[in-house]
Amino acid sequence: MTMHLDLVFSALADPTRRAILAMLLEDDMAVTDVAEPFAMSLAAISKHLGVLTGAGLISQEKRGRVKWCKLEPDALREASVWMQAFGQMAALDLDAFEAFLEKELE
Amino acid sequence: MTMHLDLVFSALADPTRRAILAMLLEDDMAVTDVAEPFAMSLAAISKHLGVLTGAGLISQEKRGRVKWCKLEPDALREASVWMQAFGQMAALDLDAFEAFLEKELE
DNA sequence: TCAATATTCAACCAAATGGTTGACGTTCGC
DNA sequence: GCGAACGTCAACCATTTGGTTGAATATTGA
Repeated sequence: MTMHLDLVFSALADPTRRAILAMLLEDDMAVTDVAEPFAMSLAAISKHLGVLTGAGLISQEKRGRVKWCKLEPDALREASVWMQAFGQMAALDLDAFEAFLEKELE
Repeated sequence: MTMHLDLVFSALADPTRRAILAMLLEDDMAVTDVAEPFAMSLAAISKHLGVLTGAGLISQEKRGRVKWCKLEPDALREASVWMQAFGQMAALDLDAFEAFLEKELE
């Protein structure tokens, strides 16, 4: 029963992956360009991008020999709802939160 | 450079730990009572509680032979700011977000 | 056609994670 | 004081994670 929320939070738990997301906030990027600022192999970055894709946080589209990476911020919405409830930030919709929790326990 | 954000997100990545937080939303609880609904050993739950404490998401106070666990929702605030920016939910304070990103990269 | 570019794959490795069990130290109630 | 309840510790185990390197697969440009 490996939830989507598991995937999103564990994807966000790595600083390299959060940095990649921050880069993609500016614009879509090719894998090679994503890797450029990091002191690690292209293969390692490719794996990180796989994790982000698996969590739905980015999408990848191959055009020619270049694979473009694009931020998918909608994937954060579910996780954001969860966190907001606990953080008591902004207006807390308890009904929505309880419905969410029940869905998670299914 | 293991950030606080790393600890919070990786703590949230486990469904058992999220369930524990949900239980603690209702009220403070003793370790034994936290463990009761789960099909795993007390020692395993004790470790999960250690992870949550390490991330600052709960606090534990020993009174007599009972150790009470208490939700600390403030720890989610930082992570919530991060997520809100990406999720474009509610009002997005870009200045605060950029300041946050810069701090993370230090 | 051929070499260079872009990306992944496969095998490997060390360290971290999530669980177990059994022994241990405290604290409580009788 | 003694047994039971509360919780952690230590050792162990299997799996996952985050990285490496080297070979393999497209695709492009000249």
